[in-house]
Amino acid sequence: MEVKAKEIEIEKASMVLKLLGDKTRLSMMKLLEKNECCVCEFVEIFSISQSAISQHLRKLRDVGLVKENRKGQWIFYSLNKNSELYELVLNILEFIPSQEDRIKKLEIQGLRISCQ
Amino acid sequence: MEVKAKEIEIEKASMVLKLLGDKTRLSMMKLLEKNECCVCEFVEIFSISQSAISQHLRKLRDVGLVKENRKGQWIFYSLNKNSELYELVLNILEFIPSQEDRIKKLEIQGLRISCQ
DNA sequence: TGAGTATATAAGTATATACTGATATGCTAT
DNA sequence: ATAGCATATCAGTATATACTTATATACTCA
Repeated sequence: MEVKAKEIEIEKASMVLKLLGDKTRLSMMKLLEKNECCVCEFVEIFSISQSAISQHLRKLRDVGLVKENRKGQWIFYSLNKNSELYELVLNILEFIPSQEDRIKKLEIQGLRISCQ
Repeated sequence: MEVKAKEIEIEKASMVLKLLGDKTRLSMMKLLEKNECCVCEFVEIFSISQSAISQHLRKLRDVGLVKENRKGQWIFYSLNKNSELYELVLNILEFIPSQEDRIKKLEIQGLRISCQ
């Protein structure tokens, strides 16, 4: 039996799609699908200013797509699995090629932040 | 067994998501999921200028999301099922509430174009 | 406490986008 | 041919967006 997707009102859906319709944010979301990342890692990965990264993350957080989790001086971002939009997001991310090589590169450079 | 979604390079994917990230275009695509529609119908439905509708359709056509089919003086648009993006689009449209009431309204007003 | 690091916000700018009105193009039918 | 309708394109405009630099805030650790 087909399971029907949970519908999302069109204003909200278009807003989310517009957010994902930016290459940087879409890559961030794909990375967050499998990893927790902090702002400085994104700065390293995307080679844009820390300010720009912060602004992208704020937009994603404002609609509840990601959540933050402070660990000491770092703030780690991850996908918000409780969002009503999570199913839609996962569906879309399935079509996006893995970005794990970018994380690997960070690890090789010794720039991966990990604090447990 | 899980069937893996066909991956789409991230530049292309973000471009498509940006296109769908507009309320008018997203509604158009949802309508086209179940109907062929011509420009003048969209003008009626969305109450924006014919020029604006035409420009939206051109953007959707330029990336191959829709195709056109001239019938006499009308040009009917429909989803391009041969697009590599079709699967992604269908996946997304599943989350969008039906817009069929807008077509019904046209029919009631006698404004639905149909030529066979 | 104060220096150093991580992140957020403010202000400004260049570009992209969605729209309008005017005009061009293409088809139909008299 | 030409009038009439459907659609596309052009030109212009107002707003949104993505970025930068500068500054503020929050935390850590000596």
